[in-house]
Amino acid sequence: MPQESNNMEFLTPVAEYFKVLSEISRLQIVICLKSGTKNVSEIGAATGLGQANLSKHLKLLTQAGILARKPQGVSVYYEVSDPLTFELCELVCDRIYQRMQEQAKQFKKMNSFSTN
Amino acid sequence: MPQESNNMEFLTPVAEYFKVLSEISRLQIVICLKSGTKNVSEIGAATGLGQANLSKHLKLLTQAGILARKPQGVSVYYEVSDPLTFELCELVCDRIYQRMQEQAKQFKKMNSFSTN
DNA sequence: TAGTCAATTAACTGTATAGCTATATAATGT
DNA sequence: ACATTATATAGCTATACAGTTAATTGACTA
Repeated sequence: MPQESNNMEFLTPVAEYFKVLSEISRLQIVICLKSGTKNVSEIGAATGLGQANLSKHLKLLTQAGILARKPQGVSVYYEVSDPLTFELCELVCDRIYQRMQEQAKQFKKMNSFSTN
Repeated sequence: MPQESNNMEFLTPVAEYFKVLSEISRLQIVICLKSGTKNVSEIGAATGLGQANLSKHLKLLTQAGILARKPQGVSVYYEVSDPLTFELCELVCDRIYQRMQEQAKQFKKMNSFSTN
């Protein structure tokens, strides 16, 4: 058993929040809900995720407060209830793009085969 | 073997970035570097993390572009190279705090023992 | 060059979890 | 009540990885 970790338990919910956003499948779900509310079948069709697996991810996202669950008759609709999610993703995407550009520039500079 | 996932490979770096921030130990490291550059021993003392474990986390954080590694003589100094990290953590913390307050309010409203 | 201290890496174990199949629950129609 | 369709859950396997101990590398010094 690991023992580590001290008086830092206030970090737990923060880490958990990031963890929910750290899976491609869940990011896919969030993205496919950007255009609006969808039920589980629609999300499944849009993402290609298996039914049971999808259900688990939806539960996690809902528990994290990222999605809202709205049963409606026989089906269940989900929507992104936390705009912060998009904001976070955008910030990270921008940063990644920025880094890739820097790397490209660096590569060009280092490239001995370049004709410049 | 799972097969899932489609044309969504552009999400991989985003998920990876969030994953790096999804561990308490790594958040601890980031926080303890908020006050400035520290070497590995100092970070170890501040966080209580084991030496080898710490080293692995530092490597991950550096590879993610969150920390910068500065060897200096016999020891190696690290610093947060990406201010976005703090920004993300603050956003998430604020949101969590907000939710906890809402829950508390909700609890008070539901509480039959309340004297109000 | 041998010795020492700092940091990294290798190898291992235990735990968490993504995705799977099969089953159960829930809402609606016959 | 029974069948049907939509979600959710249980149970399983394989993989990823945090934390551990032990060995290794690297920089400096006597």
